[in-house]
Formats: sequence, structure tokens, C-alpha cells
Amino acid sequence: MGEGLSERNKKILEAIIEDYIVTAEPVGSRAVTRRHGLNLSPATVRNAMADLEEMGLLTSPHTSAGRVPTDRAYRFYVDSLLAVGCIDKAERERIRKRYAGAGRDMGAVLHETTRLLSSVSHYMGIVLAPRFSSTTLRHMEFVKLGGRRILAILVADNGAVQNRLIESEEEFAEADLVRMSNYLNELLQGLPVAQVRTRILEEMRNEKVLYDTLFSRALRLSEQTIVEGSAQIFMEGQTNILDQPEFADVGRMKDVFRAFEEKNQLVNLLDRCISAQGVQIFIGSETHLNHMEGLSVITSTYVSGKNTLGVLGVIGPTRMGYGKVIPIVDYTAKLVSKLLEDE
Amino acid sequence: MGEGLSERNKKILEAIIEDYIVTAEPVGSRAVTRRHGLNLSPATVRNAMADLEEMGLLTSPHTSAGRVPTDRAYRFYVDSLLAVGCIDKAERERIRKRYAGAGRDMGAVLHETTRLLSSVSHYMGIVLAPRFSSTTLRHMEFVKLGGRRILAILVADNGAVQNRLIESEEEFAEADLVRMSNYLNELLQGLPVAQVRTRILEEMRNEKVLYDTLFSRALRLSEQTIVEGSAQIFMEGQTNILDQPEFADVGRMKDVFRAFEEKNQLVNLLDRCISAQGVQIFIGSETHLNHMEGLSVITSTYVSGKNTLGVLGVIGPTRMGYGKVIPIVDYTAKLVSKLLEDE
DNA sequence: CGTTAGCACTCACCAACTCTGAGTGCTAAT
DNA sequence: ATTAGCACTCAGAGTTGGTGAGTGCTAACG
Repeated sequence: MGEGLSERNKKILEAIIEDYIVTAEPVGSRAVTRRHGLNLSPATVRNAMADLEEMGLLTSPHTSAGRVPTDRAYRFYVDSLLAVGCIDKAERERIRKRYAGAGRDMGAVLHETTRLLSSVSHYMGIVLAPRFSSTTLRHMEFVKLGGRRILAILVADNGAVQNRLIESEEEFAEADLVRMSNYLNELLQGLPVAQVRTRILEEMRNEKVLYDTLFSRALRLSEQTIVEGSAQIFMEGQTNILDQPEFADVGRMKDVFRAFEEKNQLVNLLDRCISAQGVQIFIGSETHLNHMEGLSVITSTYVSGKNTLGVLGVIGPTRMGYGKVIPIVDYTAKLVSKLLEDE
Repeated sequence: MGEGLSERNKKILEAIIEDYIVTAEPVGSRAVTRRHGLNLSPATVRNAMADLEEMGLLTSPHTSAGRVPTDRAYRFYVDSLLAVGCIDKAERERIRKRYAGAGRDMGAVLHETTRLLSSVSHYMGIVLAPRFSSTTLRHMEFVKLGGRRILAILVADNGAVQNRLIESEEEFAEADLVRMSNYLNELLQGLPVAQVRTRILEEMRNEKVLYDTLFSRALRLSEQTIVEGSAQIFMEGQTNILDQPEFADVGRMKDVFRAFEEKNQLVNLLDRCISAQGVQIFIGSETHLNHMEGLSVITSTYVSGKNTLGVLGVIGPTRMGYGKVIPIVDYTAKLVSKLLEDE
């Protein structure tokens, strides 16, 4: 796409996009000639703009307004035109400092990360916490709450904790629960959580277990414990988006509100990102999400060693300072990875 | 307040408020005579309205519009005029059914509760989860994550779990951690969390402990564990509020957005409710919160046995169907109390 | 042939204006 | 004490005209 563009037309498109990014207003032919070094007359630019419109890269909101970049234009811009800036040193320092009060647990780190992403990018920060199933199991424990209510606690290597309340059919003595915990820890510790369930089923066929009813009960209990919890998502800085001029109208604003209220949607999107490594960009309609017109998402995965833990990123208007935000997201992701890994 | 009101003026005020609640538009003298049974001419009503305005119970947005109730009017209405309806049976059934998939953990119950409050009231549901410190301690455990990183896990009687990552100065063997857990459980189990810290300090002065350095380490570790985590809040149905006509303008809408983004504020408000038993109502400015003009909050505490756990409620426009919402909040609170208690 | 100057045309936006209807406050009659 | 009547106010909707930014087209130019 966009191969049919002459060098000059590319320059013009770039100029228009960058102008629009800062002004948020349709840019006309004269503005292009004025603000940018290309020695062209407005008329020439107009011709070029007509071409670009034909190719689906520009639209005009009405006859006598300037042109506005389409989603496709942004895509082309991001892919071919944009020289992704390096994040400058002062900024980098500023980000690093935010994590100064180190040693806190993962939840706190991630929460701080959203705030950071939001305040540094001036858009909205978003973080998808690691799914429990993407970790390795460190510890498993049953705590008796009273009667037949048992609280099962799972701890992952990275410090993530998942707990689940189980209403068991029979009442267990506390000592039995301890024995069961020990047995299961022996069996399951160090296993990737994703494999725990199959390991349990495997063990259930073990003849030794069949004779010891406590063990088999333990296995049944543990099986109930391992269920995929709903993913946790953090977001911060929604008002940053409302302050963008393109949302200064009731209808658009409601849409944004709705988009953010439906967290499942966002989770889905971020979940899709988890498979690919590194920075990903979704421009406007590319998100395939409702109520997301005019919004773009920039994400990156954060990892621990080889396996990716989760996704973080920034949501902003399509008219976003990609050149600035991309390195921010990238750097933050790398920083978070390091933070969660070598602690 | 409002003692100076004649019986007739009360009726008129009531009519105006109830009219405004359904129409969301300033109500004029004729509307009052038409819709309500009082046999009065518009002129008479006008006189009465002038009186009510003088008393600070009504205002007119401009000369030739009808009157709108003030916060004080709503307050008077709620205190003296409103006959709080009983929640009807079908509704009650509908609510109960939402909890059908029982036996899930507290987080799930509370989350479902916000959704329920939102969808039944058609406003926004809000739930403040129990502070950990308002429970009694059931279990305490240290899990070694690797190196000097230790995950401390606290379990409360009601199934709430709090965990905290600790970077200890020295490395512990797993067996030692188990011994420490056992010792601390012996010491602290069954204590109200609020008293745990003092109990720890007490024990630190115990001569026996001084000799056993493992115990004293355990105490130091446990002391780091007991810190007040930030309160957790659930909310759902924000869009319900945006759909109210009084927020159909960019400025007001941004305000609402801001109000909801500053969760600390809301936590503060709900925290204030926790000391009083039962239903509480904050009308508009009574919340003493920023960006809350035009919004009211109805809350109730939910309890387990004698001690109150948390707060739940509904946020809606000041122009809210109090008569309907109050019993909903009340009933839901009682239901949640029962649900969390006798499981 | 690509580029440019010139020109007629379009159309959102703004401000001023008018008209209408709902609603008020006051006064005088009941 | 209540009400009918009346003059007055004012937001909101609709109308109008002017302005300016911007376009597309055509013809001239290097």
C-alpha cells in the first residue's frame, strides 16, 4: 500500500498528518505550503491532495474545509513515514524514578505503571496483568474457613496470588488439609500452571493414589481450584482523552465512556497482543472494537525471561503523537520486564 | 427545617419534586395544578412557589422557566415527605436470583453486586470491599519466591486474602518459613486484624522470644506484613448516569467522568458511611466531594454478625427515584450480609 | 508536461434578529 | 384567602446575511 506515491506526495501526506496531529483541525493546501519547507504553490498541493483523497488517504469533512487523514493514512504514516524517535534521556530518567520505591508487589508495580503511562504520554495508560495460567506454580495451600468452606490459595513464581473459595462436600480436619497441601506441593510445585490440570488428571490414574482416599480427595479439590480467573486490567488517565478537542461533543464522549466501561472488550484486544512480541499499533477501526472510532492503541508485551507476562500500552486519539508515544510504551515495557524479573 | 411549611405547601413541594424527578424539566405552576389532585388555581400555586423559593427550597434557572428543587428540598423530601416504598416481591425475587451461582468467593459476590445494583436501579452501582483490618485473622503464611523475596499471605475469616511481597534482609530456608508460619498462626489466629499489630509488639517483649532468634525474626517479618492496603472499590453502570438528560452537555459530563476517576474520593465518602448502620443518603453538595454537583449517593452497610464489613450503594442524579432506590439498596445490603455470613 | 496564478464557487461558522410559548409577578376583583 | 387577568421576561428555535477558509477548474507559463 502506498507504493504508488511519489516522493513528493509522501512529503505532503506527512506534512498534513503532522499538522493535523498538533492542530486537530482539517488542514488546507495553504497551511501545507506555509508550515513546511517544500517549495510548492498551494495549487500544486491541492492537486496532490486530490490524488491522496482518491487513494483513500484523506477525506474532507465538507467541501470547503481542509483535509483530514484517514485511518489508512495513519497506518501508512506509522509504517513508512514515521521515524520513531528515541526516548530522550531526561524522560527516561523521569520514568525510572517513578519506580524508586521498589520492592513492592506486582500489583503495585503495574498500578504505578498505568499512572506513569498516562502522565508521561498525556493519554490513557492501560495494563493487562499477567494471567495466572502463564506462570509456574510455586505454592498451593488449603485454609479452612469454617464448616465446609475451604479457601484454596495458589501462589505463582512471580508473586501473583490466586485464591478461590470452595464449598466441599465433606468436612476436612485442618491437619488433613495440611497433609493435602504438602502432597500437592510435592506433586505440582515448579510446574507451569497451564500444565497443572493435566498433571492432576494424570496423577488421578496413579494406582497408589487410588488406595489413599485422602490423596484422591486432594486431587479432586485441587482440580476445582485451577480455573481461569478473569483477567485483571488497570487503566488510568481517561480524562486525558476527554480533553482532546475531537471528543468535545456529547455523542463522541459517551462513546468513549462506553468503550472504557466495557473492559472485556479491552481485555480481548490486549489478549490478542500477547502472542506477538514487542510494540503493536492499532489504528482506529483496526481495533475491531465498538465505540472505538477515533481512538488508537499502542501496546507492548512485558516479559520475564522467555515467557511473556502481560501487555501494557496507551490509548489515545487516532491523532496521536505516535513518534513520541511509541518509544515511551516500548521503554516502559522493557523497564517493567526488568523490574519484575530481577527482583 | 421545613417546620414553617403549611400542609398545603408541603403537598405542592412534593408535587414539584416528583414531577421534576420524572421529567427532568423545570416545573411550572400550571403543571402542578394539572397533574395533581389539589384543587388550586395556578396563581395560588405561584404564590406558594414564591414562598418556597424564599425558603431556599426552589430555584428557577431563569425568569420564565418553572422551578427546580434545591438540594435542601430533596433533603426535606427524603426526611419528611417520602414514604419509602417496600420493595416489591417480584423485584426481590429477581435480585435473589442473581446470586444463584452461589459459593463463589467474596470478590465475585461483590462484583456481581455492583452489576446488580446498577441494573436494578438504572443508575450506578458501587461497592466498597471490606477493609482487611475489619476482619479476624484466620491464617498467615510465608512463601519463598526465590532469593530473599518472600510472599506473605494473610487470610481472613471471611475468605478475604491479602498478600504482600517482602524483600527480607536475609535468606530463609523454606523449612524455617514453615516453622515461622506455624508459630505466628498459633499466636495470632482468631485475633481481630486490627489488634494483630499490638499483639505482635507485645510478644516482641516476651523474654522467651528474645532467646529464639527465629521467632523474633518471624515477628519482625509479620510486622512488615500488616499494613493497611488501599481499599478496593467496585463500580458499574457509569453510562446509566450519562444517559440522564441533565448531563447531556460536555462540561457536566466531564465532571461526572472526573468524579468517577478519582476513586479515592469515593472511597473516602464510603468510608465515612461505615461507622453508621443502615441506609444513608447524601444529596448533591452533602457529599462534600468535587465534581459531584447534581449527583446523590445512597448507601448502606453490609455486615457479618455484629461487625460491619463494607458499604454498598447507588450513585445517581440528585433527581433520583429515591422511593424506589432506597429499598433496593437496603434489601441488597441485607442480602449480601446474609450471603457472606452463613455460607 | 508539470507547475502556477487567478477566479468563481461552496459551505461551515458566527452574530444579529425575530418570533413564539411557557411561565412569572402584580393587581384588582371575588 | 383565592383567583382571574394582564403585562412582562426570557430561553430556544428559526431566519438571514456576511465572512473567510478552502476547493476545483481553467488558462497561462517555463
